[in-house]
Amino acid sequence: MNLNPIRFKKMQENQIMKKIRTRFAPSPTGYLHIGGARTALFNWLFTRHHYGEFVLRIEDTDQQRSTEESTQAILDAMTWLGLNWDEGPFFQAQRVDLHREMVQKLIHEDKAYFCTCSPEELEEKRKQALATGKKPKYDGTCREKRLKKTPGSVVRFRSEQTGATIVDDLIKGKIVFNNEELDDLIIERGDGYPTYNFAVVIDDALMNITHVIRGDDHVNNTPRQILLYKALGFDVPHFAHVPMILGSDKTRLSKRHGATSVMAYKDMGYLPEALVNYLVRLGWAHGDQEIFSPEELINLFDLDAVGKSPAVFNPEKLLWLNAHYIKEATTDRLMEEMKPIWPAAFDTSDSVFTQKVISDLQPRVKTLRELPGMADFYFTENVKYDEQAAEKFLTSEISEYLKAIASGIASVQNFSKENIEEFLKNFIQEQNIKFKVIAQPLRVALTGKTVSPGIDELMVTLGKERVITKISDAINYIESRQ
RNA sequence: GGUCCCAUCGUCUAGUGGUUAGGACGCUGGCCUCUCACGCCGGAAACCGGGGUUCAACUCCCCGUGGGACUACCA
Repeated sequence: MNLNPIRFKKMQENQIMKKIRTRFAPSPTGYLHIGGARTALFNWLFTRHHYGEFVLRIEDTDQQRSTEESTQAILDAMTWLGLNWDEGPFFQAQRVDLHREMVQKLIHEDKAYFCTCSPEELEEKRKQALATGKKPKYDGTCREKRLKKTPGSVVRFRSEQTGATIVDDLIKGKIVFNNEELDDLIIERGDGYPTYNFAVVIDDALMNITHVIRGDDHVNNTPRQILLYKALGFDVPHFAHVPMILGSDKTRLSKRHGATSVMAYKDMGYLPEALVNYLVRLGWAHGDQEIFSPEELINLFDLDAVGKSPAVFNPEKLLWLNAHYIKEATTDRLMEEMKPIWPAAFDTSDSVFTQKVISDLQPRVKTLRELPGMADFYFTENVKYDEQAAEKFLTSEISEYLKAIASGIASVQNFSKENIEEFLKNFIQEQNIKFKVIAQPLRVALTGKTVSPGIDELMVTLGKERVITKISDAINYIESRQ
């Protein structure tokens, strides 16, 4: 990769100053979705751009909802997208001793306390507060009770109630929160597990994360987290909150807007570079440029160019990008990608032939999944004619031409595009007809359809034997219909 | 309800205190042509509203309006 001067400077800076460290911290409660993928991508690009270190941490403290399958699915999706990590995956659940230690520290310093309010009570109070138009925040019932630990009791953080906490966000700018808005959040649950807001702080601090890049939905958590950093005596990292990705109805992207799983796009025949390119342009731009290679992205990406407003997910543009990358891809690459997609009925063992099929169809498909449907005639002995197409083009008048072509083409030496063109040119001259007269009939004879790659391309790919057989089949078909 | 965030074509976005407000997807007219796709050329399409500040605001400020997020012993 060639280094531009700006990046060289950044590399030097990073060696002198504190090394940039970022993390992606998904919770394994499902597949990796589009929004998470973009967050991961931004983290990854930022880190690579700055020669930092990218940590993967699985936030599995919710024992009820976390699964190993989800963890694996997330890892697979990251790998598919090419987002490699330098450390991890770490599992938050395996670090609870650390978290509990920190809880003890806070209790010991009287910065946290035990609370015995039941979830039901709290829920009731919340409802009432909401009904009377008040803030539904914890009312501090147990704050000054100096309770001892009892079964099922939780630990709450004694949050600052005066003053303000400022989040100096790298994307959104300064955000001021009055501390009176914040309540005493639970840091350790009744089951002894830390809550998210506590565990992230501990882990990010202990893992020396310098830049927390995450979804917009966390901005309101940030002031409480900053207070926790301070209470624990940790350095507060930089925060960057990337705007949400919305569905077409401008609400948070979810299943009802269509596929949201990264791997679902793989299954639908998308190339990872298309998804990456699409995702990076949601909230980030570099002038008018639309197409970026990963190397370019690493060179160009930085947080200061990330926009503040949420973006609507547009499947059409993703599809366009996918078509672009399919067109650009080498046939070797596509051969690999197509392996799990080809129907069993297609004999794709002749790789030279299959490769030609792919290159014929490459500019005509938007997803890999569309390919088999367009390729059936290449792999099928007996062409199945589209009824209307046959009706219109496989007529008895055309039959004589087809016969002449079949016999004439047999003598074409070196069945190349040029020679086929030459033959067809001579043929229409001899017959004194326009190419149009025989083009569609030939196409239907060879493919069964009215839409296909060019006649010459088709013939080259199919090879002389198949071409003659298919034309003969068409002649027989015409005669059998009379 | 409260807190916080956001606001340029339908969508993703570029952009500057003075521009014919640019590009891309999609839509659309045409060219190419054996069909389709690709490609190429063209078109329609936007600065949320109201106040300021200023010689001048789409751009800066305020207020509305609209949208979104959060408001859990989820993350």
